[in-house]
Amino acid sequence: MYTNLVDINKNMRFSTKAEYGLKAMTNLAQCYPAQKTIGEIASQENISQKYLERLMGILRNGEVVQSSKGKQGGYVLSKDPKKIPVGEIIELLDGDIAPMRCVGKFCSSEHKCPSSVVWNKLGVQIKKTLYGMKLSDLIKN
Amino acid sequence: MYTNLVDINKNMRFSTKAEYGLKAMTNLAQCYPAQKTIGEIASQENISQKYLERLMGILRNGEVVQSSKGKQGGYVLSKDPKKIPVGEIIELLDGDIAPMRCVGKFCSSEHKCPSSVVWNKLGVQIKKTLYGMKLSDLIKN
DNA sequence: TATCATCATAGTACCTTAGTAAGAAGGAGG
DNA sequence: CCTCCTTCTTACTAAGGTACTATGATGATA
Repeated sequence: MYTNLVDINKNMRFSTKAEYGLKAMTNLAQCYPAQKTIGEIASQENISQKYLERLMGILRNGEVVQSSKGKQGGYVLSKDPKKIPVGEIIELLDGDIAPMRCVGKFCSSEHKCPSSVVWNKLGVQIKKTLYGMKLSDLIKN
Repeated sequence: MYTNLVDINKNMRFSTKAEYGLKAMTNLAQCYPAQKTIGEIASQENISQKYLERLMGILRNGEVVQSSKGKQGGYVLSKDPKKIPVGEIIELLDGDIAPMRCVGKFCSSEHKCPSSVVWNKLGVQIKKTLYGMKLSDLIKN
């Protein structure tokens, strides 16, 4: 009864973009400041190379990695892993973190619905958690 | 450049199920312990009545509301709003809160990927926040 | 100029969301 | 008993997003 509506939930999850991107970034962090090709990262992290190419493009636009083309090309982190917050990577790939749209006539700035309190409080908590963690916190050694 | 992949983000959001359900629950909390019909709630909160019927069914199965059929029928909260955590309502409607699937060979229990630290830490934070808020915290007076 | 890497667009199958449509089930009042 | 009025349930649908694949352009190095 009604279970089909809830059985497989995909809400309040990050996409594989965030997952793959974070894996690629931690992989690069482990060899920082050396560079690596997408092919190497993809096979080590078991990610589709073609898909990862697109994700790395986003991260490059976001200036957390730098690329060089051609033979001997590849990717490097553009900063020390200690200075790259996990939240920055995730927001680049998954967009702004906001747990509810909260638009429309019952959630405008004039008339706040009671539940908007929940979404605002939660949004702050999530960002605090994700920006408090740095890439360097995710690698061993 | 790649922007179409990120422009409109729907990840890390709750669905309208959670939004509507929470609105309906706060609406019921405001008249607790009196009852109300779905029709009243739907028009006051500007939600499709037919859709809300389904959502209320889920909440009834989750035993946060009680219903009575027939003429003079309607819905009541099954507990005092002080005793109903916001997280319970949201998990009933949106399913278990877990920010990443983390399955597959790189995220099994034997071989934890570095980024699983992020998802676990975040999941704990989100639950703590949502279960710390009660329905009674969302209503004025 | 051949090779090897990044960079970019287009297209696809599958799935979820957010509903609508149609009606069955059941209690209250006449 | 009958008819309202409510809840309850299943089935269906359009729109849109995810997670890719396919195909190739661009550009640096040897």
